[in-house]
Amino acid sequence: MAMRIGELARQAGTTTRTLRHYEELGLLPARRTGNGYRTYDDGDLRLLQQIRTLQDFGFGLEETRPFVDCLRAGHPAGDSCPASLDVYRRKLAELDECIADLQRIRAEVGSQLARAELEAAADVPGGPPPLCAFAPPPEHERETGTP
Amino acid sequence: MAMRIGELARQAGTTTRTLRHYEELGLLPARRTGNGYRTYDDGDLRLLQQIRTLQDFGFGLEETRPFVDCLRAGHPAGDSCPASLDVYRRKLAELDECIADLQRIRAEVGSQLARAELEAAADVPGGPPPLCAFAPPPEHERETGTP
DNA sequence: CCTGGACTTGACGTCAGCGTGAAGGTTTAC
DNA sequence: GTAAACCTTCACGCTGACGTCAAGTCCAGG
Repeated sequence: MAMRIGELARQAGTTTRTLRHYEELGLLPARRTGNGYRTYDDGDLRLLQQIRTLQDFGFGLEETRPFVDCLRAGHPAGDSCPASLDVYRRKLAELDECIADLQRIRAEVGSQLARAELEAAADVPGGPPPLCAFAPPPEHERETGTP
Repeated sequence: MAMRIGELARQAGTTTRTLRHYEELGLLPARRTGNGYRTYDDGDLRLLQQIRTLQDFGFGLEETRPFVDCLRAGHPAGDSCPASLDVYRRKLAELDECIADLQRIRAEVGSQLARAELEAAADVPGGPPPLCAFAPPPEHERETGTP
């Protein structure tokens, strides 16, 4: 099923600009017709779907290359090759690290917010009434031990 | 304790370029001496430390502005103002969303890897017909992993 | 006086993944 | 026959937070 760039873009839910960009990177080269138009087939559509799927997982374009090469080499799936599996594994490690970082940060920001809200409640008596029965009075510094 | 840009950069563990950048943004304006040199004091160091701390948490520079303004307004801490608390809360929501996304992606990539490893193990000994390896998700919505 | 280090402004480069136009050629539909 | 719709190649723009020159200024030590 030969098609031109616009048709492939539609079928893959992307844009012609994106396809030209992939070609610039050598990721998805196109054959040309006599008039210079790019022409693609169903195989290219599969390659492109592979790329887009991986991108949705947050893979960079360079990281999709082993999968694309694997498919082009005739393998049944983009992840049928060891190089692709390595990318999966590296990405998993990266994701785990990233998630751990974000969770640590979330905890820190959360505690900063909690502290700052407490201090605001303590410093501004006119606003929300103290939740704690022994909340500090506004003008005198008084330490209230948590009961 | 008046100091010039190099000294402030050293004390904050950053670079002069960064400080000039902050000034361009109006985030950390500097006084000038007669010869045109930037001059800073300990208050500026505190502002800068506030910025760097928030940056370590993944806040964008614009998001640090309320904190800096708050400190400059004379408040005891950068997060003593409602605007800063709002930034905290928005960032928490953003972090939660991002963490959830990454966890979902981690699970998907993990299962893809497991499946691909199984298929590789199955394909080497014998030759059972491969399933359709990739069922691309219907929507193409993308976002960056870490801020 | 001269050298070297710290300082100044200005402006372009980096990374990723395209978006957005300009200026023009080709094909298709009516 | 002509206008719409498609295609082509440049080539700059965008986001963020700076890095990296380049060319010139200022000041202290020897």
